Amino acid sequence: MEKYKQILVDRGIKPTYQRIKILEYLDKNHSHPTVDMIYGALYKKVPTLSKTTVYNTLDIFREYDLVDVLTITESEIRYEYVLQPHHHFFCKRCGKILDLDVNCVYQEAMCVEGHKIEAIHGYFKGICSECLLKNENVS
Amino acid sequence: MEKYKQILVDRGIKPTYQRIKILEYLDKNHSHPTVDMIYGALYKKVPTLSKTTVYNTLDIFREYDLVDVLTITESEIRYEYVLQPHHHFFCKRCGKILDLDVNCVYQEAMCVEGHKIEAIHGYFKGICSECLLKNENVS
DNA sequence: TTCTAAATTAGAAACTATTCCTAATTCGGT
DNA sequence: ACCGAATTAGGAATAGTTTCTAATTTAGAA
Repeated sequence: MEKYKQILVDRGIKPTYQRIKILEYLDKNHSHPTVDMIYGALYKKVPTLSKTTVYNTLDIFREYDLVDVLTITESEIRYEYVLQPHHHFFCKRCGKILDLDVNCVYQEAMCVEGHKIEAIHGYFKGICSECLLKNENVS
Repeated sequence: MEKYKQILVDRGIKPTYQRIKILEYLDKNHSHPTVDMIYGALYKKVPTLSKTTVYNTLDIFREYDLVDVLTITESEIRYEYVLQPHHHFFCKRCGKILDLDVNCVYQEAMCVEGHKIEAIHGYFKGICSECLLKNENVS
């Protein structure tokens, strides 16, 4: 609790209860949650919480580079607490999003083909190792 | 017209007028259009066209690997006629999506960290060269 | 060419993620 | 404790997409 409050204060973000709880959730759950997942997990503990607040909070976290936004799936936006730059794997079977310890040649580059790079997203899609194992048992 | 009809027939897709027109549009416009862009461009020439048909058609084209889906922007899906594998650049200023002649070390790989790869998406975001030039004149 | 069954299309309605709006609440400094 | 400013909650609005159903079109058989 204090840890997350401190992180917010250090960045100059007012440490409201809702923001602290959302930040804590993101730090403890590396599942690249959607707004619904965050809301669903927290509204029991923070009964007055509204989805608007989750949206507002994530917008602020984005602005202050506390979270990254993933557009790896087609229907909703996913969020993750900013760590080292890394790529992602989306499993078409179970829907999980996994962090990959893979990085891009351009990670440190300032530009590609004359365009100024501000962010890089590497999305791999397919079947995750866990689902591949399950598949073996079936077929 | 005949060219696109042939492409559809070759793949085993019934070459309806709407499908031919949508395929032609995708081939001639490498702007990674949204459904709205496709609909907006075609409904003048194909007055009875409905958005549902655009959605249906793109779903079929996807199924038959005629188009790729891009989730590079946050609010809508974009489509492109399948060409060589390549990465994309999204300009935060003008909103354009550009093809990059950049490819990934994993492009030919079957898997990463035990996960089976079926598709790779490389999205770069920042300011495109054209906008950078405009900026120079301003500041 | 005509007929028929199956596939496709159009348009409206439904759905869902996100944004917008406004009043009530909370926050931090005084 | 008080006050102005920031934040929050919740409902309404919006936009992209999907679903539903009837009408139309298609391709193949007669």
